[in-house]
Amino acid sequence: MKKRSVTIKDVARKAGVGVGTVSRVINNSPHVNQRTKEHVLKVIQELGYMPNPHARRLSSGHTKIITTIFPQMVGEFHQLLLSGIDEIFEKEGYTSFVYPLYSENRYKFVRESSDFVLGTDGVIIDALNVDRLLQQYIPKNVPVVSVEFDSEKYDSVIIDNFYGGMIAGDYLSNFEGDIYVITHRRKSKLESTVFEERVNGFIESIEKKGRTIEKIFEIELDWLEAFNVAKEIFTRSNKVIIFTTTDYFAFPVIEFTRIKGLVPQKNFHLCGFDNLTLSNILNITTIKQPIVEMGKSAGELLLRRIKGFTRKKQTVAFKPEIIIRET
Amino acid sequence: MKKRSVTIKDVARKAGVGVGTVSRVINNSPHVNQRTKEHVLKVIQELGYMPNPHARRLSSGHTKIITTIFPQMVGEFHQLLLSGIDEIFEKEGYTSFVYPLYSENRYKFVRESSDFVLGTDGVIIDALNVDRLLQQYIPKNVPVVSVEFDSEKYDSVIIDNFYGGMIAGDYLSNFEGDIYVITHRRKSKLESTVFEERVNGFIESIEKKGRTIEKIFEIELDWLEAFNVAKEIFTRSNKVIIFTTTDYFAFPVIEFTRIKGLVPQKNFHLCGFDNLTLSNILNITTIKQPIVEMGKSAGELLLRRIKGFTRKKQTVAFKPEIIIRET
DNA sequence: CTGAAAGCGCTTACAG
DNA sequence: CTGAAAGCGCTTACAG
Repeated sequence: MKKRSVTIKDVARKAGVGVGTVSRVINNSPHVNQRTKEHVLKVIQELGYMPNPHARRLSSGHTKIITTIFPQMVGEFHQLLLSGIDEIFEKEGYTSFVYPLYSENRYKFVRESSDFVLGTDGVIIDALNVDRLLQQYIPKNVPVVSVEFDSEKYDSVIIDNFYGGMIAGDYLSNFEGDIYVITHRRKSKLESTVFEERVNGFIESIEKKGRTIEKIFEIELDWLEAFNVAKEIFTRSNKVIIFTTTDYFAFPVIEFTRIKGLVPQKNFHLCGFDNLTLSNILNITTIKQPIVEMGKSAGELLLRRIKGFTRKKQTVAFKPEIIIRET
Repeated sequence: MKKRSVTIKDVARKAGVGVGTVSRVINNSPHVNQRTKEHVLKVIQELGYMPNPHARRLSSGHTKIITTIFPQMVGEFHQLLLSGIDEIFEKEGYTSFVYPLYSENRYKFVRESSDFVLGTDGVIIDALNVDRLLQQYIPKNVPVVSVEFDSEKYDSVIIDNFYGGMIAGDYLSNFEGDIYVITHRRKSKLESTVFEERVNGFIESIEKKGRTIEKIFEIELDWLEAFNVAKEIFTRSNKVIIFTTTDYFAFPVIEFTRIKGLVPQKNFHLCGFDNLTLSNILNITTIKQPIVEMGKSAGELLLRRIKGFTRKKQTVAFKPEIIIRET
């Protein structure tokens, strides 16, 4: 049905050369006479020739594209991670697509369609239980790297979330007040366990200091719910210490305190996690992860696999640090 | 270098059938004997066979994948738009990749690499001057649909931003005070002109009412900058009316008023644009766009093109509406 | 229902 | 530097 598009053969014929030569020209091979090159290029222009990427990929064996799989597409974390990945891959002539898993159908697609993973040179998967996600079939020739989850099979780049929780605990236990935690409970076994690890590190630190936690709130990744939890917390205690396992939960807390005229250091202490831009603006103490660095590291691991270096599974771990600000 | 993976031939040989039969099995053709089908499936299992997507695409001519190009990957707008698109395409067995253009390099890649656009069955491009973006080469067999920009060449789905600005003006001109606008100035000709249209509609309405605009601030998409503008505005006037061409700018304004104890309706009036979740939570009056509907509409247009219905360029326009809340 | 074969449009040794 | 040809791994009429 599609109207036949112009192929390498058409170009070769019109230019009076072999298809091999045309191929060398479009691939920028150095072994082509400058004159013939220019001539071929002109014919390509005239004909409006564009190489068929599928044919190209079938015979060359690569796509020069990688795919990154994220659980969501909201927030700046992913863009930062991606720019780290870009930094490594762009100089190799690669670029990357993103495939966000915000719906059931998208999960299903990844799990069931082998084309998906195989249609690209490599995959970076963020914050998901990769081993479970890909257990159905094992992509053989397509390398994958896991970020924010320590895979059993694949190279992984992780952040020490337990440690992050600990340093949050070390900081907050300096102060007096009732200690609360606001965190997210994962809904599926496919989600990674970062939030749990952060909470566990926090608990460990708090217990070491001989303090106790008043209550742990487990909620959805939802602003309003966090806001309501803040309301409840400040009703229960008037000297409050809060650890939120992500800055997203810290924002509504701050929002609530401002509405009520509560002041940091005096009425409450707060430590978030992620160091998002907004945390900086709102002056919230938080735990910072080197996101771009993590992206670069993931990119390097994947690139090495793509280039065929085989060695055993490797995991790179980063340490978070605390950024102490107004709260 | 890559270790040879198992192909359709290996399966055919081991199963004692022709490759055609294997092909029919993996493509779920109804014209296969149930018994042979099961047998082939078993062999596929044993061998761990996975069809090569490139070969498949080369001979079938389609990928069952579309790509969506967004200027950024931050915020909820894109995820909503995408879920509208998904709704149309998923029932046809398609899924979509996203390619965010947050960096110079990514712009370059789209403009220069034909593989990119051709490697997929269709393209939806959001909030970009498509005609300029793709002027270098015209994708012949790959349909494209433009969203939030009325293309001269391609099917487009747009929102009437001028009208949106007008109804914001109609609303805000009910009140007394000095009128200010906070908007974004596009940096490149590739960006779409939505913000300008919103401002123009607003101006038209305001002038019709015989009012004047005190000042129009053109800033980056930056929270802090908007915050500082808010500070300046409230220094200049004590009865303030603000139209922000996106809710992102409304948030810091609200933040500022809360810090200063300024109250809506009394000290100021504010109307944003986009109706993001946060606007709902912060109770901000804003202009709402039917984002999911727009995504569905874009999906339908693209699907028709992919299926080969040819007709002349079509543009679907949606009307925004005002959501009046506390401000 | 099924097999043999042509064809999809490239890349890449190979021989010159 | 360049052309002819094999090969990449599928799909799809075609003939049975």
